[in-house]
Amino acid sequence: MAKKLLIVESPAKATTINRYLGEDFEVLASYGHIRDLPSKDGAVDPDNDFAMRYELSEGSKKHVDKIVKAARKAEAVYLATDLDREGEAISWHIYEILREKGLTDKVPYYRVEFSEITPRAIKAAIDNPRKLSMDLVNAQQARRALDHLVGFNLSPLLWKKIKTGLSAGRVQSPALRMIVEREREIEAFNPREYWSIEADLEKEGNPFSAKLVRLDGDTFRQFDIDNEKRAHEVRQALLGNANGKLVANRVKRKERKRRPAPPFITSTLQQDASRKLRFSAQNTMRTAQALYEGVAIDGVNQGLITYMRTDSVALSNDALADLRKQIGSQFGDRYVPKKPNFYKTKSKNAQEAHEAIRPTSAALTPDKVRRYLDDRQFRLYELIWRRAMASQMAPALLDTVAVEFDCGDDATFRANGSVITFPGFLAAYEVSVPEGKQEQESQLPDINEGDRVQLQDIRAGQHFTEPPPRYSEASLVKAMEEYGIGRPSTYASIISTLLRRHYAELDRRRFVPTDTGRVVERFLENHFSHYVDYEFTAKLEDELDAVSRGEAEWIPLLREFWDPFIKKVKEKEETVSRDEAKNVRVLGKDPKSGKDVTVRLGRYGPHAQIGHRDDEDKPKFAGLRPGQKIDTITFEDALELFRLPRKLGSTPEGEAVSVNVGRYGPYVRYGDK
DNA sequence: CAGTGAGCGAGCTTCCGCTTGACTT
Repeated sequence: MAKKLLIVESPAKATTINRYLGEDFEVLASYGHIRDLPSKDGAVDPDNDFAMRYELSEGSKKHVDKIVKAARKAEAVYLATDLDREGEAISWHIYEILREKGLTDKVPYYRVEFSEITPRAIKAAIDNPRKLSMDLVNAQQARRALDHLVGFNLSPLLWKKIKTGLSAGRVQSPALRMIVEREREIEAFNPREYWSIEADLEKEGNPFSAKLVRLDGDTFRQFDIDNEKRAHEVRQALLGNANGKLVANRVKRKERKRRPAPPFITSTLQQDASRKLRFSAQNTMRTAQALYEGVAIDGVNQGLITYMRTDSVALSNDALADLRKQIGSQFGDRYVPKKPNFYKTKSKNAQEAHEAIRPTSAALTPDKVRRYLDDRQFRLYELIWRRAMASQMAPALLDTVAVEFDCGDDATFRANGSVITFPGFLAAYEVSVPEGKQEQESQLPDINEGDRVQLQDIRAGQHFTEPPPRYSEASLVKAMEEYGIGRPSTYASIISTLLRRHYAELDRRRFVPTDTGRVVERFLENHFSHYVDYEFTAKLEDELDAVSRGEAEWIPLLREFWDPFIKKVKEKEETVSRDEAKNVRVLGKDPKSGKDVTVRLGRYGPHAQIGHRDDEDKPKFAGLRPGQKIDTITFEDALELFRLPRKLGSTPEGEAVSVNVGRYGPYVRYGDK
């Protein structure tokens, strides 16, 4: 009996949908893209209208074979890949392969789309099929071709001018740039001194503190006191004015609402898992994948979360009802808002092919599934479950109070406090404090206008402004998402590319650019600024959108990019010397030989050099020590490197003994050992 | 481990975005 064939991208999704559709359907997975450009030059031919030579992807053959076989006997074929640009292209590739085999004439082909996996949504999709959108497919092809052309023309230029094996690309290069630019900011940063003044107060045995907010009749600003002497004077004057007591002159009370955050998408999940669980982006994705694919619960395999690679904060109506029901029964009706909370997707270039990340069933509380999960899975599931629950709960209510204490006529202290009167969503989910900010609102004793409080002391605290922090995996993903660089499925792999190329290293979970990374970044920024610009992807996305709406053609779009791009590549190949590309720094003249002392990036890493390779004598070399950087090493430190190798003496047999520093640290050698 | 860095120059490297692989014994 002939069946209808329905094709999706993910096998876990195929299993679920198969259950919903029953006997009439066979549901197969493509396992993502099935054809791609090979990793070779010439896969895109700019001289022939950017003709693209696709090849079956490694490992796709068995999946394609299965699809072909099923298509031969199917009575209809439904292409149900994701509803975004990439998904449309996958459907088209499947169609093309089946067309080449002569399988598209006999039975109808339908393109169907749904953004939530529920029986209702899938049935509705099947009842309302559409045609393949070649405009959307062509937008994808333009994206694909451009990425290939950028990567496979810039990378070889780097091999020629800097070092073999390096890489550049539309996405990895701006990401590298963020890391390098941040490091430069940190190096250029001059800390500024400032002082804070705080009063330690007490009311009926309850201590609290208040900050100085007004001094000399004016708002007290961060840098108003910038030295110890002045801080001391101010403190003495205030102590004198107060005389051991302060009076609460003004008390302002306010009720504040605090709203929950939207449910997770890929980027926010990676950020929160990094902050709260200290998971790497890769670890988070691997663990989420396991939760998505499901675990055996009482003998039945069950997916625990929805799809984890998504850029949409939207929840299906079924999910909203499910969460609200669970919130009501677990926390009580007060915690269920009158209407569901709605969130807007704010990330640039979002394609919203999937729902937000949420538990497939809110009733599966973390406690209930704990014994089926390993520790990492449990902690990630709990995070996802709590965040999704919280996103549909009522706001938290806080009573805030601000009390001002005048100290003499010209100065004022202020104490802030807040009390949670109704926890709302906080009952399910703790909000983490963003980087660099400190939460300092605490509880205050009950204070009313006119109350006198004891002054214990006034403290002057010295502070220095701090440079911006280096990027963590979490903050880098956040920044990439803000610029629209990279996609949910690639954030984690971009990070591993930067590490694999040794463009950056992780030091205490923060990215530090290497010399290689800095040299590559500088080369690209100096000579290809347009293509590594943060705005490049954003502009490209606008143009691709126009293509997908049928308002622009993809080939002219590529032509407009390609002609100036390849011209620039050719030009730079001629005009930029290797020395310039490698960022050779001349530090000074060697006092002994009078030759130039330089630092540069060599084949085996950064090194210092006396003399030039065109000199009659071979130049002398010395590798930089760990921690020394091409951009920052001083002349003196570089000369110091040449004090080794040093002869210590000779062995009784007359062999020379010397000491040197090699790749693996200092060592002593004698003779040829 | 190996303690280099020129020169000769073959053959190699490289993009982004979708999705999970698992042979035998």
